[in-house]
Amino acid sequence: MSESTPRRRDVTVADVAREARVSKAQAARALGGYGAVSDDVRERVMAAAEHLNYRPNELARTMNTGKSNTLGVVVGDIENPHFGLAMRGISDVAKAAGFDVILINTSEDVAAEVDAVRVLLDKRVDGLIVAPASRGDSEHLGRVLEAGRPLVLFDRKVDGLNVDVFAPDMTDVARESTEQLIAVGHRRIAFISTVDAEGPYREGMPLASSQVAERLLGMHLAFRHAGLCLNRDLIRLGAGDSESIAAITEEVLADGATAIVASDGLIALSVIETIQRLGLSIPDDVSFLMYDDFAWTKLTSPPLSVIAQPVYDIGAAAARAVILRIRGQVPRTSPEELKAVLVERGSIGAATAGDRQAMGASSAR
Amino acid sequence: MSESTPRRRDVTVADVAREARVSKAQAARALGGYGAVSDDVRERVMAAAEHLNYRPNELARTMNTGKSNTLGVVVGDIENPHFGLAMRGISDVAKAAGFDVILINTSEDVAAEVDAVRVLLDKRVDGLIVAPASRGDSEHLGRVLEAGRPLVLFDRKVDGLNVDVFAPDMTDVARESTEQLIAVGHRRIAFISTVDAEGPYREGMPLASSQVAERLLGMHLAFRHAGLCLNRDLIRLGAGDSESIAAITEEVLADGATAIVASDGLIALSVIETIQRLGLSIPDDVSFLMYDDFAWTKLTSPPLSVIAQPVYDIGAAAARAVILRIRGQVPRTSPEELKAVLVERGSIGAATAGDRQAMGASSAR
DNA sequence: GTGAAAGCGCTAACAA
DNA sequence: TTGTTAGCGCTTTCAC
Repeated sequence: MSESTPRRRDVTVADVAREARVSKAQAARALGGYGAVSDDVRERVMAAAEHLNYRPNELARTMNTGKSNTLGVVVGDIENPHFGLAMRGISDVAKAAGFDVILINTSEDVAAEVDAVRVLLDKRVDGLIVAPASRGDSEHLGRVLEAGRPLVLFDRKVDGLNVDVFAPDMTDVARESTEQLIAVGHRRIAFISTVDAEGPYREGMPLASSQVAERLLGMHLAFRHAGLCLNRDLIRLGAGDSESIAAITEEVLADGATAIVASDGLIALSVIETIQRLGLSIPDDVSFLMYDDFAWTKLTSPPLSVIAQPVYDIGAAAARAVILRIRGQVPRTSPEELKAVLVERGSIGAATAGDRQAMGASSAR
Repeated sequence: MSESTPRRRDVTVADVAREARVSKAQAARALGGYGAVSDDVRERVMAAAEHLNYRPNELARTMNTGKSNTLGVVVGDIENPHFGLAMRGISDVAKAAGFDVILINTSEDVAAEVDAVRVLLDKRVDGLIVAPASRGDSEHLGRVLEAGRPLVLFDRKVDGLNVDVFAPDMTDVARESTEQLIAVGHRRIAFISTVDAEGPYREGMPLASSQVAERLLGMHLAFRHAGLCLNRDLIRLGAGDSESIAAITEEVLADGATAIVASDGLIALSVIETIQRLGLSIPDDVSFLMYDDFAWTKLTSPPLSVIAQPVYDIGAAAARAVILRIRGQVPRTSPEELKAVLVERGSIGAATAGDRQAMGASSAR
């Protein structure tokens, strides 16, 4: 079919119009499916378009209409299957509604996120779905709203921004799971997260991630409800590479932690490696709980207890909402469906008060 | 409810020019940094731009220049950390070279891939990096070339397309690892892959994934070199969901397989679950080897032996190449750096000839 | 229904 | 150096 149009300048409406012997305007109307066009003209135009292998220039189209039929997504870490799954939720909904989706990864870097939002806005996406890297930085997101483009957030909240957020509230599930740990005797529960913070942990300190803030709040509530006191030395933020995580793990164990909660999959990997390396056993010597339900958590011995979020649904809901907004409707936000749950699998056991408390000789500060 | 934002018309070069009391052309030159502009004019223009909060319309710019300063990436499964990591390689290189990156996920669906390529082309990306879903379908990729846009492939090859491909040759490493399995006594080695094929496996049959074809070729070579015959009943393609993978695993075990090779992480998960469920132990009862080196493979007991690819480097190399092509240079393809290696960790043991051999098998000398 | 012509916001010839 | 004038490919008045 393609022999007569080798490397020529792209075929334009004008070319099609000429071939169909109609005006440029009529050809454009037929091609774009928007004005009033007689059947006869439409047929001739379509035939000509087919014959010339015409492809509309979406850029020109977008320039005129301001609409690109495209959703922009910004996430911090596409390597994390968590976001991969959310992305599929978004894509599926978008595709069904006739939207394309383009994604930019920011490596959890705020500057990169600012850039990403700018790029997407520049490309005139019709709406933006963002998993914000920091709850504090909202200026660039505010600009999206100013530009009149719909924006929804997922996975995390941002302060002072009046937009829909699709993320389960983690307070309840954090509280429940902490209560369960307390119920089987744990009093010294460590929490390890990559989220950065200024200085050591204090209750209520500002945290970049709203999810982490909620998780900690839940822990506090559980302890308080049990009339106990959460030991803040065991809350360790700013964990970085696997070495620092390993070091932190050793420290909290030496510090008498009988249970460790890992804030994400990466943390979990290093924590478990360290526990194994120290010759300790889960859950006999130490109990373990992690956020996010990855497939591999079923493979270890014992299989790992996790806190699972409906990630696919979160993505799908976010996409549905932004599409509604694009269409000028207001989504009835029903985030009550998006609930995180504790999945008990076998890494939580009774606290072994005696043993390690004593042997924790190694590196207590 | 977001107070509907003022539909304020974007500020344009014309606005800036007026404010700076220069011609539109001069303002554009100063803003775009391209013509000859006096310091005085430049300053006034910049000040005006700042004052009016001018933001260039990249779409209009792209329409004129044909350049968007953007790389398009198409992958089949962003949920797979394999691609996530490659994506980071691409992003890092692109960012360093001043390119934006936008990604479209296809869920390994050829139709979606065709769409994705069209969308990206429509958005006038300067170059395309694709991990093709099928080695057979190349028409849409051919169109990229026809459109005069640089294209490079990674992870997999495509037939009849003259472009750079960044993927390690898997033949050697497949052969080596098979030889190792043979060396410790394995004769009945199963290979399980999601890749679809028509009917049961025959040597040399057309396969959608060039990687899988190479892996099988390597296995064949190893067997042949050892004077043995690979049992094609144990090569199982078209594995789908976890149930079908579990069923296949049971079948090959019943058929006397003493070692199982999983073609990707998803397969691996189900295979190991099944092995555990059957009460068999790795590597005592059955040896295990998988493609791709995920972090969790170190966590199981025993840790898993894997075939690792330099995924980040592959992505980075692909990005470098496409950027060179965009600049009109010809990348010196040196894919020799991109080598996959066998990482022995503990899931490969001597074949236990006795037990299960009894129930299955015949054939082969 | 149809067509001429005026944009969208920018870059690029071409003079001056 | 500057300004004028065309475009890029499409949509959109506004007459006929």
